[in-house]
Amino acid sequence: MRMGEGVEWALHTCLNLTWVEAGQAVPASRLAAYYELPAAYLNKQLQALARAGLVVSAPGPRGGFQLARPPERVTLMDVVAAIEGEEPAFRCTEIRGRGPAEGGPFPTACVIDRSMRAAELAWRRELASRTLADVKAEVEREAPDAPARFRNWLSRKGA
Amino acid sequence: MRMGEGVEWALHTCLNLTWVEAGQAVPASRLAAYYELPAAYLNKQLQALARAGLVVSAPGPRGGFQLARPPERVTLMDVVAAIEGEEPAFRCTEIRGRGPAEGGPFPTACVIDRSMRAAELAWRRELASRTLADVKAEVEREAPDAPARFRNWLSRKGA
DNA sequence: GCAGAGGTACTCGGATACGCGCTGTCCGAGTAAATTGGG
DNA sequence: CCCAATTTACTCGGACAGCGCGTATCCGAGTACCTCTGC
Repeated sequence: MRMGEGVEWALHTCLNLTWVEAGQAVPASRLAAYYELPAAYLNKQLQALARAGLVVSAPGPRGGFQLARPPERVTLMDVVAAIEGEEPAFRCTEIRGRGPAEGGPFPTACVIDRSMRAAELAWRRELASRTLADVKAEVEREAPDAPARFRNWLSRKGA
Repeated sequence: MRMGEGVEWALHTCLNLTWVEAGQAVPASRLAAYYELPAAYLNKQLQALARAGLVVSAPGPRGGFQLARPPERVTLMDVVAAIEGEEPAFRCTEIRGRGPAEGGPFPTACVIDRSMRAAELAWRRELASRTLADVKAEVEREAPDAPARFRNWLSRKGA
């Protein structure tokens, strides 16, 4: 079970977006350059975030992306779901009904499917309980100069 | 994020293996026929379970697979890990250190990585808390004839 | 000096190739059972 | 009738193709800004 690499990019990029002043948009190319990532591919991920309503995009000069909601209202689950999709990792194909021994429909849902869904629900709850604001606060506590470093790099490159 | 289809096969197959009498081995071809699965591919998954020490294999006539431990000692996490691998779904590539702005090593681990690992740990704990015996008991409570149906089909085919 | 039309440069957005891993299949090594021949 | 060597058939185990999704890239549509011209 492998999670797409774009998730890591999206999470770090969203974190960086929490540090730009409100109302200012940052182009995908600038966001990608900060981590030396392929700009076009990061743009693709940002499009997914835009479709999910997590960021808003603006075309043209001075355009780019910015968070659509305050960081307190964006959970890690939102970001992961936007990139990886909403469908669960484990997909029950009902093989129990495929054999020669089994006949009609079943009274209850597949027990294995229920167990796997329960585990995945725990994972989702954990991710949903953590917002971008939480991560932002923790990073600022461990590396207080991180926001200024990003903002300075942003304006330096833009000058 | 997609989980391999072999996980579902392995889980159902392990459940079926809890219903065969102790000491008896069942060939992969027989186990596959019960769900109309590709025999050779299920064999591949069973090999992974054997490498993980969950099942023991015996070659030759009257050979096959059987559980290596009592169902109480086999968790769903064991099966999933045997098929999908031990490495976590989210892999931190430390992109924070790749940019032009960041320089030396970091005092603490990546906050995003920690959050993702915490969520994945919750998922693992949930899966580890559920044993094959639990699933077996629940299935037998909801469909009491399931064990006999499998055992009968097994002996009928073998007759 | 000011307003407006035109040009320009920059952005997102979707359509298009490439590569790796999961899916699926095959054949060979090894073993236990069945068979056959002899004592 | 009993035993042992041989043959046989069946199993796992790893090596070999096919396909789909994630990865990576490019080019076009659209827009805001800047410039130039006329008033």
